[in-house]
Amino acid sequence: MEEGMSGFCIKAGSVRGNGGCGGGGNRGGTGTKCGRWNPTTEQVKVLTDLFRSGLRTPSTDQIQKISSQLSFYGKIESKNVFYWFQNHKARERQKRRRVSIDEKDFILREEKNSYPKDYGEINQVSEPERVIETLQLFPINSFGESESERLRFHANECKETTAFPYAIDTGMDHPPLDLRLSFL
Amino acid sequence: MEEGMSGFCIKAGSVRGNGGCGGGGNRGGTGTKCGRWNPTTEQVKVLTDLFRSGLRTPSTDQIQKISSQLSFYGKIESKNVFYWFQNHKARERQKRRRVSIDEKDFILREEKNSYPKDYGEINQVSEPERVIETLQLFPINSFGESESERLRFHANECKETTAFPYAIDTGMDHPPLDLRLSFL
DNA sequence: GACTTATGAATGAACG
DNA sequence: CGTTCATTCATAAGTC
Repeated sequence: MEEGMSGFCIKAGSVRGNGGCGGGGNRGGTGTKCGRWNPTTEQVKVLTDLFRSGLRTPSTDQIQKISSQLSFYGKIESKNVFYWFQNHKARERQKRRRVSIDEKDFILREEKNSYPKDYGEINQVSEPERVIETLQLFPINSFGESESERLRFHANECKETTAFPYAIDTGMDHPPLDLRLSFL
Repeated sequence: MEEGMSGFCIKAGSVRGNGGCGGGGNRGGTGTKCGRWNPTTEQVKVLTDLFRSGLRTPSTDQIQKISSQLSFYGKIESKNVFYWFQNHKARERQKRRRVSIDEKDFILREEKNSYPKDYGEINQVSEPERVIETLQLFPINSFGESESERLRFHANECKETTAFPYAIDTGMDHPPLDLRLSFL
C-alpha cells in the first residue's frame, strides 16, 4: 500500500509480497519485503571486514566489484554497497560523538554514581589504519562468528571536563522540569 | 559487527522469539546489562514536554544537553534521547499519515496544493502551534560551535535519474583486503 | 502465561 | 558528509 516513497523508487517494480524478489530469497524473517535491500549475514560480514580493514569510501570501481562479489550471497546492487559504506561511516562518527559526550557526562557525575557501566558500544577505530593483511573473508562454511575482538576497552582521554555552566544541579530532589530545561 | 550495537543480535534468522541480547540469556529484571533503556516517568515527562513545545529534531548539541539533564533521573545516554525523538516524531507522522490517507479521499488530487514531496516535511505540528516558550532554544554557551562552516566542495551535482551519485572518490589507497576481494 | 500493544533500537535510503 | 525519513526488528509492559 502507500507507495509514496520519498523521492524516487529504487526499483521500478518493487515487487511487493510474493513477487520473486530475485533468486536470493534470503531473509527468512517475518516479512520478506523486497522493498529494500536486506543484506545477508555473509554480506554484512564481508562489508564489515572491509570497513574494518580501512575501506571507508570505496570508489565506483571498488563498489562495482564488491557488489559483484557479494551478489554471490544474495541479491545486491551497487548502490547498496555505496549506501552501506556511507551509512556505516557516518554512524560510526555519530555514535562516537555521542558516546564521548556521554562519557563526559559520566565523568562529571562519577562522584555520585560510580558504577562500572559497560559501554559496550565503544570501539576504538579512532584511526583505522589500512591494515594490510589478508583477512580471511569468504566464509563459505564459516558462519561468521568471528567476533574475536570484543575489545571494549575504555581508554580514551576525555577532553577537558570543561566547567559546564549548567552543571549538575545538586538539588537531588525532583526539581521542576521546565526550569531545568531552560538551558536549551 | 561491533560498531554500535550494544550487544544486540543481528537479524539473521529473525526468528520470532529469538532471545537476542547477545546469546547470553541474561536479562530478566530491571534493565541492567543488555536491557534497553527504560525511561523513568520523569524522563518521559520532560521529553514529552519538549516535544509538545515544538521540539522535533533536536540538534546534537541539544541532545547532549537534554541527556545530561535527564541523567539526573536515571541512567540515560544521548542516543536514547536521539532515538526517542526520532521515534516519537516518526510515529506521530505515521499516525497522521494514516489520517491523511483517510482524508485524501477528496483531497486526492488537489493539484494546486502540491507538496514538494508526497508528504513533504511537516516539521511543525499542525495543531499545537504554541511554539516554544520557556524552553526556547537559545544556546547560552556558544562554544564556537555556532559557526560550523561546512566545507562542502560538492562538485557532485549530477543526480542522474538512472544512477545514484557515486560521489566522491577520495582515491584512498586500498589495501588488499581479502582473498576474494583482493582485486580491489 | 500466551497474546497484544507500546516503544526502544537499528538501519537502508535519501536529502541538503 | 551530516542529517533526516521510513521501515523493520526486538522487547518491556500491559491485557485478558
